[in-house]
Amino acid sequence: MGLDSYGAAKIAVGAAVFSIDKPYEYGIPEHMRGGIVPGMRVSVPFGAGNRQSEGVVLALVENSPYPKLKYITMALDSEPVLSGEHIKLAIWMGERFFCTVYDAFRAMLPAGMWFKDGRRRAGDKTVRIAALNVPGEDAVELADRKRARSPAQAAILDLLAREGRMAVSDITYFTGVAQSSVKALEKRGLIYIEHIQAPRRTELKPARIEEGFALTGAQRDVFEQLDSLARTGVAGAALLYGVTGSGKTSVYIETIKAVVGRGRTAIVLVPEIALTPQLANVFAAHFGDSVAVLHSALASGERCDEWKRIRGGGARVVVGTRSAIFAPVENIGVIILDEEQEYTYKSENAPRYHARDVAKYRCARWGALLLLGSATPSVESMYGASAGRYKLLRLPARYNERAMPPVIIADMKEEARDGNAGSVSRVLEREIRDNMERGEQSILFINRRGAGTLIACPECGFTHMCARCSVSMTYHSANGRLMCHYCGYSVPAPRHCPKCGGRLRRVGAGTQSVEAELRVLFPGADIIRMDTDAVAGLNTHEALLERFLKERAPLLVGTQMVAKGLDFENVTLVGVVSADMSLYMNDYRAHERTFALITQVVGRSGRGGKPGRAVIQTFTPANEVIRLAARQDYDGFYAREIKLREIAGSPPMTDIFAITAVGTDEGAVVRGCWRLRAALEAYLRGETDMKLLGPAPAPVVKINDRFRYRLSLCCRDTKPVREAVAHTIRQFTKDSRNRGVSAYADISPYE
DNA sequence: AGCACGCCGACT
DNA sequence: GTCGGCGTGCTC
Repeated sequence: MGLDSYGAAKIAVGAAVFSIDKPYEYGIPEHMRGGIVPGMRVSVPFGAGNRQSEGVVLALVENSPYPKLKYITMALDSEPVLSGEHIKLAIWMGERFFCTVYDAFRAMLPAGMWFKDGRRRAGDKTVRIAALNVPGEDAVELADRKRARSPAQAAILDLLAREGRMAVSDITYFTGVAQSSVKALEKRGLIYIEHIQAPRRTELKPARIEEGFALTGAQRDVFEQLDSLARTGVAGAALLYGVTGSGKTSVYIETIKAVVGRGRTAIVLVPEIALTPQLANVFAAHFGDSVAVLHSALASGERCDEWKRIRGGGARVVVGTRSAIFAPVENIGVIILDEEQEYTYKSENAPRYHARDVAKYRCARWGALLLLGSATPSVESMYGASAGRYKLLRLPARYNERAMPPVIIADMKEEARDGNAGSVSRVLEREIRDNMERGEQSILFINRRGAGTLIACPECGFTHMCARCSVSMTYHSANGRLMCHYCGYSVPAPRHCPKCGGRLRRVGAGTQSVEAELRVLFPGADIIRMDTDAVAGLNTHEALLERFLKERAPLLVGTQMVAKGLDFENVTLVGVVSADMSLYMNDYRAHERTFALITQVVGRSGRGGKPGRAVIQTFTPANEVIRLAARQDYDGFYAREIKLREIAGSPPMTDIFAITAVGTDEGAVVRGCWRLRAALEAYLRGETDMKLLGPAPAPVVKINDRFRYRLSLCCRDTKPVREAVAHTIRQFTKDSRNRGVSAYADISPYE
């Protein structure tokens, strides 16, 4: 039976929202018969207005019993872009993660392959560069005349007169004007904008494979166990707990080599490519052209090319960030999640999936091995191992047999009592000084959740809040503005308090204030600061690290960025400036996050031949989590933490569904949230093993003028519960009393 | 969500 | 008379 005998198709329609999502049937026009197959994208009319919407063909049917069939307008692909596996996976994701099937498809293809308004999007990332169309002096003069009427345009003209050419994104960053003002100037012919190709990311530089690359005994033992799991051809899962420096990467490589040698493929996920450039290079060294790299920093055209190469069978090993879990490889033999505890594996917007769950699905499909690797496994995964769901493998020793560095806990309360109001304790200062004298390098880690130097009034306590979001705005020294990290709103940083007129000061142990303090303590020393603020333009993450490595600057100060993957043999001291920041959050993951962070940072010290040490500063030196982290005692930490979780009944003893109501009218949102609660209660009556909490304000209650309140449903993630949640949300959308309020659900969110 | 349909009050 | 406000219901 040929394809021509299929007269209709089931389609996941993009315009259909969650509450009405289902396969819609469309007729296939005569001339398209045979040319429409599952996995292709099509354009279809949808709804009363027949507005065109994109859709994905799920299946073909001979003819539809539906009396009011509409017809596919056109095919958007000449061959399927999604496989049968992807289609099944998308349907599964819809049921599992409370998203539409189309939402799931959207996450599967690289952004550059999608269409907008029926037209093809620019295949490549371009940068818009603006430049004056008139001489600089004329522009300045024009700016002066314009100042009163259109200050935004005047600011742009001033800036361009001073700087010459500038990227439009930089103009809006430095002046705070909207893009529309730049456009307006272009319309008047005062400036011109050219689109240039975004600078391509650095090519992979295959690292040199060490002579006589061979696994140690412990590594070989772990590899053999993994390989025997991989060889069964039945889906299996393992948790590889290996301390920093124990050589997990070598085990990954050996395992992948064996899998590829049997004609199968591998996916390796990393939390963030920018923080692990070495890893991709190491893989390139071992697998050459058969490695493909997929991550968001690639120009979209490049990402499409890479994706197509994978689909064509040109790559057998895919390394990438979260969405690389959807890589179009077949016959998968192993999927590896490196640093499996990282929150970046969970998507924060629809589809709200966790890469680990998708990995499990794909491993089941191909009979592949799922390998979770970590130096500080999530409590959830370790619990899974203790329950026998993962085979637990350990790599205890650092391969150079070096002991973990000794750790000094500095009591900041005592420092304060003794009159040291700064953020560097005397013991840390002394250790840094020792290191400088010996010509060894030090790294200071600033545990700053989110990224934020605030501006506050020391007199009345005023802090500047975003006008649209319920968060304080953060100070950016590069442009002298306060910016909101949630919506992008920015204002020039005021110098005086609008409430009492007092002089505003920067607060929070931000990298900048610590850096300033260090400059006073160590005048003349070369101090490199690395945070989102410092990493810009030519100062890339890599460039700063390169400088630290080559020029042997004595001190590197930074945020999360400095905690990951760095391997410098001359670093013999690391300091955690404030271990407390993330510890006392109202969040069941606060302890494990803090433990992982401190452990990671401490592991940075003494990776070469010289012995290292670490200093952890805290206001609560007796805190058990900090003491365990200082001893690098993961097992002790886990044993304690799992007991606390048992008592509290929090994950992994249960799962948590967050059901959030969102809208601009706060009262309506709260009322809607109560209605969600009532509906859930009614639906789940009789369910004994559950707890329903809320409505409570979401961690950030207002974002972009939209309020969010949420319920937490604590119970096992089972099919009937998921159906109850999905049904509740669908009913909620259909209830006219909830107009203006929308609802969504998220399983095990990280916030 | 987004659109049409339909039923009421204000205006040329 | 009819233009347009929004409440209601449906989307192959």
